[in-house]
Amino acid sequence: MFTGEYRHSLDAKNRLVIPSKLRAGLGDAFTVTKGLDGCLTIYTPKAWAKVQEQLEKLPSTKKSARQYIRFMTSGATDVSLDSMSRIPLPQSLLSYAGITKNCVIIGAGDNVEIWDEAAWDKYNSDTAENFDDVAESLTEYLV
Amino acid sequence: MFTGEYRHSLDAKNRLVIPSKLRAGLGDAFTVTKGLDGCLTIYTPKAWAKVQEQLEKLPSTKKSARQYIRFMTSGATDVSLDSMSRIPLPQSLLSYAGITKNCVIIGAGDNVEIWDEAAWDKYNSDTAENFDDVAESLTEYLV
DNA sequence: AAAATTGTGTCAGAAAGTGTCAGAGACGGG
DNA sequence: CCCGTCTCTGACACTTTCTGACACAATTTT
Repeated sequence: MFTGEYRHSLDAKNRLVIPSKLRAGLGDAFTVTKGLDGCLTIYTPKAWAKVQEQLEKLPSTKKSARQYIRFMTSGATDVSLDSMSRIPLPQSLLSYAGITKNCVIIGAGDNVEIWDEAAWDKYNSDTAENFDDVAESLTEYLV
Repeated sequence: MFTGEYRHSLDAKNRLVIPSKLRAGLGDAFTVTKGLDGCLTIYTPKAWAKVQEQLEKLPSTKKSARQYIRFMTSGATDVSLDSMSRIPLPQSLLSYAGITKNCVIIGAGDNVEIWDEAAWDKYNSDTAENFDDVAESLTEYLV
């Protein structure tokens, strides 16, 4: 399980160092895609296979299903760590997430997410503000 | 059951000594997360596994579920005691709890909490002032 | 074909993290 | 009440990790 919050920055060539504490779980090759809520999501090969499996089950006759499939797959990029434990991030993904320089990399359970620093701080404080409501709405799942 | 209140301080490298009286109960590896009311909560491996199980059940297509997962996992850090019975605390958790140097570690029943000293003193005196009311509001549960 | 751009690799210094030591203070036993 | 032990703190040294900078090859543009 991936945990923690790490603040790193892009270098001049749009490369991002993967935090050392996440490397063991991620391995040295994985897939980055557009994620929900304006972040980027890193999937391990295993987790990505699972996503693909799910996508195949969706009825492509349904409009929202096609949108979902295109969203998930069009942004997907296979990357691997270089000798300095960095990954290159394509411009399309950076624009999507609004990342220019400062990022936050967070462990999010079974995957890892990359956020623009400002976006994460905002998201986080929004969550903190109405955490009661958030928890409340999940009552049925949390027993 | 964890009890007591212990006043310790961070060293220059953001490490905190775990009070000797709590060590037996905590073991030498556990998980620290953001807790409620601005404190940090320490989970034993067993207790954390339970949380993890809950998180896995949440539907990640639901917005509030994602917020909850991100809050819990991004704030979680696995730590283990070093040879001096200290744990390192990451900056993100310290900022969340407003801890700069002086902390209070309290036994809170089945878990342990870490507070900024000033925050704890304030919380404590606020509670003391209207403890009658607090107790009153819990009548139905306390038999 | 030369110049500019992009992608990739390597290096060195700075910063953060980790480990160890010694001393001050608190605590308990005699 | 004194002494020895344990616990906590501050300091130092070492290692790992991250950042910024430079160098080179491949591709594109002029």
